[in-house]
Amino acid sequence: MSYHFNEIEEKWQKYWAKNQTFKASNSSEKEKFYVLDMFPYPSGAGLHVGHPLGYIASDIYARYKRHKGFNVLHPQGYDSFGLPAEQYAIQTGQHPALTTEENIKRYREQLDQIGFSFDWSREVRTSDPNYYKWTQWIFIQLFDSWYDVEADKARPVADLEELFSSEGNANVKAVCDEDVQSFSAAQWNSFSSEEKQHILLKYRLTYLAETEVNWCPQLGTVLANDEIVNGVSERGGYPVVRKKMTQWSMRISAYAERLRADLDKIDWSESLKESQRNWIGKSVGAMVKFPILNNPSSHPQPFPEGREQNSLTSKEVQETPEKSPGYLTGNPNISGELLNRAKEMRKNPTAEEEILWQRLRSKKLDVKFRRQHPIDNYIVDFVCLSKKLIVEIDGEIHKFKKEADDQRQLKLEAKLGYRVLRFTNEEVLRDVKEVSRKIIEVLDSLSAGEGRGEDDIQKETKSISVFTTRPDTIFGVTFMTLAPEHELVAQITTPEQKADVEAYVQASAKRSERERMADVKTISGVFTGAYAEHPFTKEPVPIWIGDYVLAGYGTGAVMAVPCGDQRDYDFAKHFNIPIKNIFQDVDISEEAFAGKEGTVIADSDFLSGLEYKEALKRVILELERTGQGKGKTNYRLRDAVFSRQRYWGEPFPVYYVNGLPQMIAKEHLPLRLPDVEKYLPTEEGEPPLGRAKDWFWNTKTNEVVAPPSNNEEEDHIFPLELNTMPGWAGSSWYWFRYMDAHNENEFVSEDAQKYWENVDLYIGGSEHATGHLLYSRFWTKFLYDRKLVNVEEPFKKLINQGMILGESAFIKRIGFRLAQNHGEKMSSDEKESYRILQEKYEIIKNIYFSSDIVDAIKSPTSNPETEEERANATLRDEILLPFIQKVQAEIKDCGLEGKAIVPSIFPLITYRSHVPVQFVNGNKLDTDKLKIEDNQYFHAEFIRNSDRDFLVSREVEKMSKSKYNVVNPDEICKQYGADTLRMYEMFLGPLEQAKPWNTAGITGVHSFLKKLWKLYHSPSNSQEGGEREFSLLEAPASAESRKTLHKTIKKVTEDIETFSFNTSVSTFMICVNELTSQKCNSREILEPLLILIAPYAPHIAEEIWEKLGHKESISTAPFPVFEEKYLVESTKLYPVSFNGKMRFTIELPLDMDKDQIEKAVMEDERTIKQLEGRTPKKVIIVPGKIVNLVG
RNA sequence: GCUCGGAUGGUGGAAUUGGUAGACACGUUGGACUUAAAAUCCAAUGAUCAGCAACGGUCGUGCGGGUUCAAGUCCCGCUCCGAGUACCA
Repeated sequence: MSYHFNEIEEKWQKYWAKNQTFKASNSSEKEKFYVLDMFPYPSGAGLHVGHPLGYIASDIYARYKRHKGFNVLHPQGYDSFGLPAEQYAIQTGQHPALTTEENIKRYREQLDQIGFSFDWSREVRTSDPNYYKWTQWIFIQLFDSWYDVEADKARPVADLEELFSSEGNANVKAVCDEDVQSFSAAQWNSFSSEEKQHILLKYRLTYLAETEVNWCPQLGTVLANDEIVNGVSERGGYPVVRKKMTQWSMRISAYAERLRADLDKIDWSESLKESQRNWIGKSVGAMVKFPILNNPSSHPQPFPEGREQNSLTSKEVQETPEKSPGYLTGNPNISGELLNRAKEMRKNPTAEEEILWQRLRSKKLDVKFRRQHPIDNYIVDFVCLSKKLIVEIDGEIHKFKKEADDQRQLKLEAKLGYRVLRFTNEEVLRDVKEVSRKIIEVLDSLSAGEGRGEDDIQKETKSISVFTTRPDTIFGVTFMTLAPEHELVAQITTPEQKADVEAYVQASAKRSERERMADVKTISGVFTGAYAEHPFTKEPVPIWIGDYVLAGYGTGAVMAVPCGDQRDYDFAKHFNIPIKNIFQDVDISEEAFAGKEGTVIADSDFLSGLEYKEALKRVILELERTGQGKGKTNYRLRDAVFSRQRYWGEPFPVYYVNGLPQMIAKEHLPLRLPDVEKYLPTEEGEPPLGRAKDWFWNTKTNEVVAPPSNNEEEDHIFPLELNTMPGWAGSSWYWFRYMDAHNENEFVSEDAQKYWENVDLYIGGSEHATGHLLYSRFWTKFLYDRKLVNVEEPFKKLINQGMILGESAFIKRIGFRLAQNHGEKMSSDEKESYRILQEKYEIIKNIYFSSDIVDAIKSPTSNPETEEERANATLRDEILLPFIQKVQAEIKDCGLEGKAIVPSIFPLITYRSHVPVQFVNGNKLDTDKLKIEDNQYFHAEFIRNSDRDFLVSREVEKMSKSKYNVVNPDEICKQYGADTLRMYEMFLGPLEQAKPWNTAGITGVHSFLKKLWKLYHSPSNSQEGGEREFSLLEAPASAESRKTLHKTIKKVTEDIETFSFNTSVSTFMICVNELTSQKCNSREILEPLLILIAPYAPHIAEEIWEKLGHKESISTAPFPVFEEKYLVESTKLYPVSFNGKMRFTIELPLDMDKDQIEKAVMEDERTIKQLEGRTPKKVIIVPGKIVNLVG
């Protein structure tokens, strides 16, 4: 009876499915255990051998826990919204849902044949409306919440409204937008509903805001920071630019401190926690204000109280109060009416208006224009609010209403400070380019500080706020640096410096982020001519701009302390700015001193003589007392942008009334994705959902409907949100859904969640360290705050499995470079022929060279000396001469003789390209098979070294379809079986370590399983060959076998608990080898052994288990218990060392004491021989361990 | 630059609180079985020196030091590789 793994595995996979062996119950007497894998995105390429690594590890653990008597939840599902399906849809028109469905089917087949113990009855798919209904619902909960800083948790918005109406917002400490104005209860109560909604939006945990986002033009969408790698998109590697857009954001910054602090509560790897800490980026320090000097009217003012921020932007300068919200510029008394009119006018623009609008909205302008926008009592054609520029087009009617228009212009200009530009219809029609050029010209002049916009008003109270982690070094400040993008730059620059500053600002604006990162070394900057006042010494401090200061971090401005910060130091040296040393006994002549602890501050007024920590405390106290600053903790973590301009994602359950977002009620969810004809953005640049025919919300019928026609009543039909949610929306809560996957009334029932709590063991790749894992923790904490779940962390223990790398194979081609013969002129025809020839031979196409040939001929040897060098030279002539002759012949044919030459073939140009690894065995390429199976190579010629094989070169790379190095688990399963695949993947090495896939060792694991099978089938003392019958003895086992078994139980149990799966495979091998040589045939030994192996190789275990006479699956058989008594030894083989070098071993009873051991060792003839008559100076004896004689 | 990992035979990798370095497997070599191949089984296998022989000698865990009776393991100083992150004030 031999081991037919294919039959066995199919049989048991069917059995498990039919009997629902691994279905977890939500009510059980047993203790629960939740083992989770990061669910996969079902890509078109299917699984490769790297994917199952983590699944196998978690499956072993889950099966082990079942044997240990736990009620195990081990579910699986699909993260099925995502970009690839959408891009495939764009290319082919195939609906992403169909592609996704097909891919899932394939994934499922592949997963099933590996024999995982998943409870598939709980499967979730993020793209399933029954699932994303609840993603939408959670979004609504976030919208309906604000963060109370005092209670340090999220609370319902209703509570906030209550607070506002009873006491205003002065005492409300909330995490909110920075531009919130204070209002009293009476003011709040007098606000219109729309105004209230505007204000509340600034407090909600998910909110609409115009944010600068990472825009990827090629993908047509925004990307989160963690989706960008080295300045290009993670998917596709396309460039990413900064762009302002109105987007949904998640106020994750409210949770920054809790997300950081609670890392201490979870069992994750230190490196992973560290990257989360870095991402959150806490720095403790102070905000300090520096008044700007050339405006004598400025006075330091205390920081506004009563609001709390966790992040800072460049807006954190003293701002004049702005009417809230900024873009509601219409007269509030008639705002509703104006808005409706404006909306109507927007729908029916004149041809001229439309033409100009297409120009003004163009992405080339850095500013945003609004069209048909209400200002005061008027609706203006176009307005740029930030620059206070109005553009109007005078149509026919205006000619007859000149007086009224003039009055209107006067009011807008004089009273409200707008600049009004007017063009006629003809001007626009005739030359829209010229019109927009004029507008840009005016815009530019406004930005240079000559405008009459908001900037003028700000000038009155100017000061620069900086964030610093070292306020204790404030007396070392010798200059300040602003980011070139800092908004005060234009205002403070003196006329003398204006040209330089503007040139610098423009130059750095042109440099992409990437360039700026690339040359960190270059120091650049310009003096603005302005000075700020030092808060304590009151001395003037020069203000510079420099691009080493980032606009996006802190306030976009720094107080430069050259003695304490290397960048400031370098900057000061470069521009000859004085450096003041404020550290006692520290030499800063060579570089800055960044040390903290133990540093004593000197030459610093009231800080002199204080140690770092004391100085820090003292200076913050002083800053706060004088109102010139305050202690401040700053986080790098930004709010997360939550809108994507994509089709294949969750639709927001949002419609807009007068531009204000409204949530669709829970009972009408899910809001399903509409069908569209194409998956591209619209011509107007709207997201793909803009193409949906029916994408309006009818608040009467609560249905998705077609847009209202012009003559229809439209007060109950509103446009729906066109963006969709990002990929991480659905994955930020899915583990809760598994607990109660079919619940139609709740995202998870309270009972189910209380029973399963959270994930006990989570296994997945480390690439999600700062994305998925951070967002999931954020949502969990939010749900906890709102009492929707009772756990604060989603994943108790987390293990990152290392990546399995592919071993790519390369085949090589060669090429020649032509050269022009000096002194010979070519006609243009000849030049063309030359170019064609050059192109042809730069790479010699379709001819491939064995890797050993390329190595041999790659470099020339002028005087071949060794045998090898001579052989190479011969080979070189043999291979290269025909090609050179061919090229020369062609030069002749083209009539280029004498003009173009093959100058030198060295260094030989070689090219390599990936070749599919399935045609490669070791380094040998099966060229015949390649030719037949890959069209690309059908006419290719493969040149090999005489009778040798055609060789490729190999290199370890990430496994990917484009690198042709993907190894498919299906083939392994077919050839060796799933049990072998499972054990081999574990045997490769430590789980968390990255390792290249190499099938070389798989036969070892496979033959182990065959040996295991034989162990149960070969009768003891049987000498006969051929088919063996199954037989076991019921008689007691030998002491030796018991020892082997219990040794194995001990080791394997420890290994599973510590996730050292690779060593337990070795342990099994040792065990089976030992039992085989012991000819063990006893049920007492072999039955427990089977349970030990079952988590690793479940199919073979089930099969033999059944043969042993069991009717039930092995999956819940109790795990064998280790018993010390079988391992107790009476003797120990002592290693005996001389001066620490092991010389021989001696077997002695374990109960011997030190003296007895010493006596026995000293009497041994080998000891006498080693000592050669000397007496050891010292004898070290550790009973049970070692003997060491020191001479 | 910073943070976190890592470096052990021809290869993947073992090695408890410091206590016989190289488990287990691959590969290689030799042998058995076979008409042959596959499969299976047996033996050898860190390097090196010596030898008729062996419980022979020496050197060996990236490099240089140190602590210790004893160091792959602990300490100090480096080198290289990998991952993450980056003018973060």
